[in-house]
Amino acid sequence: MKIATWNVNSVRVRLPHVLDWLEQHQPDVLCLQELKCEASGFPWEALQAAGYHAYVAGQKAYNGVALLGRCPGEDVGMGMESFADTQQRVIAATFGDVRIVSVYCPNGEALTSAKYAYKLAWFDGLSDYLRLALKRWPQLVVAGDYNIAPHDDDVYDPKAWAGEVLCSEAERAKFEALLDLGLVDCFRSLYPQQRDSFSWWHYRVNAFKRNMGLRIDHVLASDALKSRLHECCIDLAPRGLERPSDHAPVMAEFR
DNA sequence: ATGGTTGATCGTCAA
Repeated sequence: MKIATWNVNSVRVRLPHVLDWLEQHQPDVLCLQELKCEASGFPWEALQAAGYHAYVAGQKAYNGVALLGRCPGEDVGMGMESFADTQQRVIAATFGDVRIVSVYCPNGEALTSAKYAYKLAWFDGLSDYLRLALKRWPQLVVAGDYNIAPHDDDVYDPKAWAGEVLCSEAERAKFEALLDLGLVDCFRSLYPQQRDSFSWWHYRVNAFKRNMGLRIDHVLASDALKSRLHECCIDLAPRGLERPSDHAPVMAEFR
């Protein structure tokens, strides 16, 4: 079972990239983030024609998450009971024997911002949500844009980014707290020494060409799925296309 | 210190 995640930064602008990528890689489930449209503006027909069932939590202009499945998803849930939120950042569904959650975690903007306090509180809500989800669905995958680089090895210039948003100790502690629930970072568990592998690069200053990136998009799998984890890779190709998302897709395969 | 890039929307906000 191939499960992928991709922050597309507008699903309508990126639709051609998404369709090409689905055809090339044939994931069983693709988690999308930053749709930047309401459900009424979502490209339902094109994705259905590509062979995917879509489940969408959208809103006007900002945020928005979706799940695309080769097979229908069941028990679809939007948002988190543990955290009242006007922003659409979470959607979950069961595909076969695996519960899959697509998450778009808050960016935080800067440590002094009110959005940073919201981010930290939001992660506490996510922990509570996932603790309950793991009890109900031991085979759980949580994939998305976490807006956290868990370790200095996930940052192109750790000294420059030290203490900055996406890399601060408080944010990293929130990420660790997720792992402590019984989740594993698929990429890092397979490649514990890997450096210079990133999933996001700024649009500015030719950051992608210079590989000035951060690894902030992650596929987390529950301990019950860990033994089935076979591969996890970041596909750099879409980031090099014309008019790309600023994020690359990350895909994990379970057998 | 400033500005640089993109998307939604149409003067800014968000990333």
